Amino acid sequence: MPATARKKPAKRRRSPIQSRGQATVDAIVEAAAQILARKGPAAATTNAVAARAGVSIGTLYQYFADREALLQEIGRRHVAEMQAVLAAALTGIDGLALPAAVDRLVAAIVAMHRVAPRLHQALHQSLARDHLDTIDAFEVAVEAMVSHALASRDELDLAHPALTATVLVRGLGGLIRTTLRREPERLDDPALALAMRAMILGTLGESRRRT
Amino acid sequence: MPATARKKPAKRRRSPIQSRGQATVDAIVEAAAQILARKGPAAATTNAVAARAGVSIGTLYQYFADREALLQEIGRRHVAEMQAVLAAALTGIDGLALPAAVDRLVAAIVAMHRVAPRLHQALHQSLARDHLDTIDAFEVAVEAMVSHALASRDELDLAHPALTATVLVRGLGGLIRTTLRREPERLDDPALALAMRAMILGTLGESRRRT
DNA sequence: AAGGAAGATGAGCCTTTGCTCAGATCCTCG
DNA sequence: CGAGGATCTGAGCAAAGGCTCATCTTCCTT
Repeated sequence: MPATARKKPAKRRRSPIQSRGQATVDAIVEAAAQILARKGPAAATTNAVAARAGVSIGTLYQYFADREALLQEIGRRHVAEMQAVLAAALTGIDGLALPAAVDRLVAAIVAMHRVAPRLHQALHQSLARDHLDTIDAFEVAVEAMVSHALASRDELDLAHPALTATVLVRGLGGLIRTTLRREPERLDDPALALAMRAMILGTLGESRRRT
Repeated sequence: MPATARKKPAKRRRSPIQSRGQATVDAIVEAAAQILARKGPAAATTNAVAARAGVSIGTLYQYFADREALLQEIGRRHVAEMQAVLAAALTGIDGLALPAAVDRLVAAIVAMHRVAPRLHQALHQSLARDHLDTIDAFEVAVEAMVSHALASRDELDLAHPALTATVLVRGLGGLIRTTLRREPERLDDPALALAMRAMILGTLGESRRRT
């Protein structure tokens, strides 16, 4: 053992201290995200990522304990971005009347899923079961947010706001994800937006306390 | 080269002729499906599958050109089973009044997704992009079926039956898949069934020709 | 019952890929 | 300027997994 006793690097990750290091980390994460989105999880080998990022594999492993850790970091950043987009698309929605608010909601959810659909899908495919938590947590948060928004509108008079929120968020999410995978261009179709609007309004109407 | 000139085995798959061979193929497919469902795509190595099926790897490769071909076969069988379950759960639905028909539809879609959810998910993860066609085709067929069913009910007076069918099928599918992954036990919750019912009825109501 | 086709075997080749390590290079700061 | 930490390098190890092939066994046919 050397004189300078290293503390056991339980996670052998070094946090970048100089700005150069930070740039390297960013380059690695970005390269990985690109490969993941364009060629899928299988193509995102550590060597390929390092090559694309323009660094050596050794450097990659200086900052990430293993491949999984890298994927997790990508997941974290991706969720943060989705969150930001969603929040931006929803600002001021409380002040709007119901129809306008619904339109805004539709646009927001679509925008959120548009952030990086291929990457989103690739992450779902490649993250080990135990590490989907980051993404799951975000989805739960979205449901909670919508639930709260629904509950605060007395006009809706919902019997079970949380349940309705769950149905709407998961339903719309699935609809958008499926469409994005099979007919991506269709997401621009105004008719689809109208149909989603109808689904939301209809569901809300049918979920009132006294039908 | 031997005297008996082999025709080039472009796809080196041998179709079983004796019943023994058929049994072997079934054992292999079943073993693979089990591993896929229980431990995920990564664990479904060809060697592991052969071991679980109780045959040697050589035998596996006698019937399947490569790993992908095996996965495709599993996909084919799985889709066939879902189709059968769905058809069974929908028999006689045309004769029912709307509310009852909707309940039946909800039950049918849930039943269909229950067939082998883990396997379903694993297939989506492991099938190469080019080979999701089998699954996609089935989903398209389901949408067409529902679309037709909706259009044939004059009482609904839908403006765009196909569009409404798409929204409903993809929406419900996403809802069920998400729930199955995150809170599987909740699929038995009657409240959720009611919420789905509300979503369907509401969406139908809001999608009429003249609102 | 004999020949040949169908079926089965499994050691091991070969490629891929995650990851390590011994050192080279770059920065910062006294 | 020079020491020492931060950063980077890349050949290559070891494990894993897809797949082949030479050979053996079982079954059908006549």
